[in-house]
Amino acid sequence: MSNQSVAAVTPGALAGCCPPLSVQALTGDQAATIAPMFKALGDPVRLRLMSLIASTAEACVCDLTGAFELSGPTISHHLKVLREAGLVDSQRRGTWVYYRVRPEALEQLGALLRVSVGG
Amino acid sequence: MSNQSVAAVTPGALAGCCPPLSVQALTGDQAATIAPMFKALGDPVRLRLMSLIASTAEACVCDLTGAFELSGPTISHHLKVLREAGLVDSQRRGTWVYYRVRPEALEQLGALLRVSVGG
DNA sequence: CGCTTGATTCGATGTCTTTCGAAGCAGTCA
DNA sequence: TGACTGCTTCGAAAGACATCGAATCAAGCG
Repeated sequence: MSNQSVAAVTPGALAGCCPPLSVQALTGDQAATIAPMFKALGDPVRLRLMSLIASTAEACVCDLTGAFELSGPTISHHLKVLREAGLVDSQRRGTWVYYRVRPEALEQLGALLRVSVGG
Repeated sequence: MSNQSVAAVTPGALAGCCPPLSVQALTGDQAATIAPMFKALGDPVRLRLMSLIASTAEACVCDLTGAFELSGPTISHHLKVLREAGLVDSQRRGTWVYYRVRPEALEQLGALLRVSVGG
């Protein structure tokens, strides 16, 4: 429940990691680091969770669970995947746990997909 | 081997699909349409394949296979996943098959991840 | 302290994925 | 035509994943 758990991607690990795919190919290590982030977004439930969190400043798990016809444990599992991929942070405040996106992670992935002007 | 196989995402299916995640949450249908594209990028081998294809105008399967310590069938499988996700196109010319990225697909995903200026 | 509510972890189950070798298809060339 | 090369498809095996109910942890409240 800490801001980043042991297995999580550390905040600075990807800072300015890679130029866009269209500019330079990734090394095996870079691909191995980044792929889990895309993988985390590669499930419809998680992608929608991500969009729900991103479109509000902050989202309570109780609200997120209500948006799906899935059990609490399943939602919790998906949130854990997003957390360990470094895409979101969680914070407990009293009874509830709130999730918010890590904009730098999103930006990182977005930059990677940017198509260079030169083609 | 056609430009887009039967199961592939059609070119226009995502055109101007969705505002950035930070602006508006996805519907279940939208998430179900887009998630497979992220999923395709969520494997280290495929992400690296994608970067190899994207960083050159066009890549021959023979070159791609040589860049990994994996069997031909395995590379072919991963390329098929990328193709059916709508991320690349393939074209046979004589003996060889060439792959190239579909920039509009990359742009689509990149736009989705763009963080809005307002936060 | 015991009870209640919110959230995570645990353990099990069925399904999907990754990977390979073998086989098949598509061209080229003699 | 037949042989060769490049690539894909097929079928199988091992591993990973999504999902659930039950159990557990965390915080508030009587």
